[in-house]
Amino acid sequence: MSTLFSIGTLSKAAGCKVETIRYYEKIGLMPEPARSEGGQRRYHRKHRERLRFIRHSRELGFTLDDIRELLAMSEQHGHADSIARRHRAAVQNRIRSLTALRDELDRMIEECEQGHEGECRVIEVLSDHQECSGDH
Amino acid sequence: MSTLFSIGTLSKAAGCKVETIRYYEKIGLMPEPARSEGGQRRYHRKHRERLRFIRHSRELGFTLDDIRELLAMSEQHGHADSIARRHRAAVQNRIRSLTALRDELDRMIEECEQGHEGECRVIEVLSDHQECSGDH
DNA sequence: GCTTGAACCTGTAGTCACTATAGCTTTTTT
DNA sequence: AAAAAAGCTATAGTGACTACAGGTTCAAGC
Repeated sequence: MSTLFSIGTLSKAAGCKVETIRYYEKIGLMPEPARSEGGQRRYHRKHRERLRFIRHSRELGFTLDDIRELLAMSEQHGHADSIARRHRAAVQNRIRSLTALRDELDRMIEECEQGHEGECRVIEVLSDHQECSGDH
Repeated sequence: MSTLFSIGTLSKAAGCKVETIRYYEKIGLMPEPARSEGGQRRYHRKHRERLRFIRHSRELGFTLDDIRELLAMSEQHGHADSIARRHRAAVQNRIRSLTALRDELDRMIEECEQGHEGECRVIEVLSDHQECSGDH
């Protein structure tokens, strides 16, 4: 009848380490669960859902403070999509500059293949990059 | 005639904090510069280039250890193109996962908009995701 | 030439989001 | 019942900075 499970089981269900769960509890992101006779943590479905939400959000790059805010908003039906939008913009910027860098590297590699005697000047090219595309 | 400049000038030229430069020096990522009579750091162009390279690479998500390796290998002549190639592969990977992330955020935002009565489902989307698409 | 005040110095401590370790107790399995 | 696995707390360490305290040096204005 009991649907309770241990911290190890929860950690597997959410794909994170046991220590991380205890850490989330310590900083108040996860609620304090029930305890067994001997003092071990006992969780149920709600904990698992919450933890999965936290972990997935972390994977998407939200900070713990973002997540705290998201969780708070979800409790009062505010609109949480502004955070997602903000995050999306940051991701897009990063993609843009990585793409520029990749193209730059392609150019370098090609130059190397043409047998330019000597080195490719990785540092110069990469440090110049900021000046020519400069969107930081 | 002197092309030397202070740590504050360097920090502005590279877009980072003064403390960060001293930190890089401490961990051996930036070389110890010359000093003024009174003991203040005096840099020149080469330092600026190197620091810009480091900062730009950091912005793109490379670790200081990655950067250390890149810098070290770029100093041994001849191997530069293999570094570039390896680096390119890493950049491509990062682009791939960021693109996936962006698409997912788009999906989230869109689903948010569909719940037009101010009802945002970001939270549901985030906690459900792992179960339905689960590729982490 | 003197006096401000901004910029610099060293060293240490704090931040975020964990992760690892030590030394113990509880639970599960054999 | 014994052994192994998993749990407990508390503390320290990680990476990549960032902030602070308390002092020194430098450039500019008078």
